[in-house]
Amino acid sequence: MARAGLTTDLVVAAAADLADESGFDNVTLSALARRFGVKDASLYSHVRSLQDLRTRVALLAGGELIDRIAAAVAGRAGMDALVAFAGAYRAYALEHPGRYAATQIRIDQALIADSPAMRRTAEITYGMLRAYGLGEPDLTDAVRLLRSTFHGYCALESAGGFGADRDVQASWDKAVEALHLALTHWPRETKNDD
Amino acid sequence: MARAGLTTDLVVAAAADLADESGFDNVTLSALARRFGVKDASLYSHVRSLQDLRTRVALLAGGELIDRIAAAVAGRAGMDALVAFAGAYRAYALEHPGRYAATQIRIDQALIADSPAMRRTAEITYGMLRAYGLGEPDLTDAVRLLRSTFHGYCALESAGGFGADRDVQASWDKAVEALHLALTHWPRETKNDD
DNA sequence: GGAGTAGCCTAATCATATTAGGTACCGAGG
DNA sequence: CCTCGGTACCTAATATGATTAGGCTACTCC
Repeated sequence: MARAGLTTDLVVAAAADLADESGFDNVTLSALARRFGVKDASLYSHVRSLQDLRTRVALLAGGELIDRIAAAVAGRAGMDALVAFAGAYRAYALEHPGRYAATQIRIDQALIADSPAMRRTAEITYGMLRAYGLGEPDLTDAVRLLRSTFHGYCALESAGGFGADRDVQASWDKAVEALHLALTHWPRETKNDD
Repeated sequence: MARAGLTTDLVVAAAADLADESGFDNVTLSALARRFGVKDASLYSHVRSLQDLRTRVALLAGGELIDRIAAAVAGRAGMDALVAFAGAYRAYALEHPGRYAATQIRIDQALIADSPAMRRTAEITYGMLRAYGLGEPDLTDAVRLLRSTFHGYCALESAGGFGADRDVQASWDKAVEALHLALTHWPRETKNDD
């Protein structure tokens, strides 16, 4: 019986593909084993547990996502950068629903902290906001607003939460524009705004 | 052996409580049966399936959420209403994480359509936005922006997604303020904005 | 070419969902 | 009071999936 030649990376990649095809919740060790023509138990040589597998997929997806965003944002600033950031974010979420869903799971904070993807994400996000001239704590508030809106929009959209006729892309563009506006006229901590 | 005296409503309510305590994903028929001191199979007299149970919890939570929001928004307008809406939304999400998580699941569109909660939610949301004087399609875009931000923020917050020191309530207040600002200076469809 | 290890397997256990069919308790009508 | 029907709950069985323990075998390296 020829071996499947599995490695941890292969298994995680296959799990990510499976997630995109069948939904992150349907990523099961059995399904994965079936896909490789292997027994369930064999996968335990490569991942510690289902939990471990999911965490690995989440980290993979997080890395891919920020790479896409970084590429899109490179060389841009201001609203240009914001639009590119938003576009790359949503495109990834729509192209890879399973991988994107993986990024939403609760992960051990320690694991996140030393993941390079996380650092990179913070760098790029704060870098993009530099053009708006915000200082702390407004900067953190703004980052939270952006993350929330992007994430919320993509989550609702891929859950079929937007029932109205209105074109979803058009609403997205408008939302990004509105966020740019909010960032431009940000209500600063110090009372003398503008 | 005394009967537990179950009904569908009791089972669903218990499932909602269980969700808040242990997480929506840990709502299992076995756990629920255990809580009632009953066998798993017995629950099938009251709910059709696990799927059915989850849908019922989702509808329950959706109804509770919009009731809270309606009460908070009543008699307010403009930014006042927006702040009240946002506050009630987030309070519910934080007080009832399991129920709130339930509202995020994919539900048969038909079921949603004729749920009174859904109609009520639309009414109240659009009503709240009336003060901003938006017309379609801006109104729909604005509703999508609000829903996305509120949902995204609560989802990230309860997933422990906000690592920075900055007070989470303060960021929320600022986000709501920023949204108010965006709504006030909304980039309208017609080109002559402002 | 022999030893070691990595990759895969069998077998077993446990939790959970779900179905089929049985039993017992409840209140209503005779 | 007693029986009758339905409802609430049960037992039993099947299936899927996670997980562990322990074994076999085919490459790899010396």
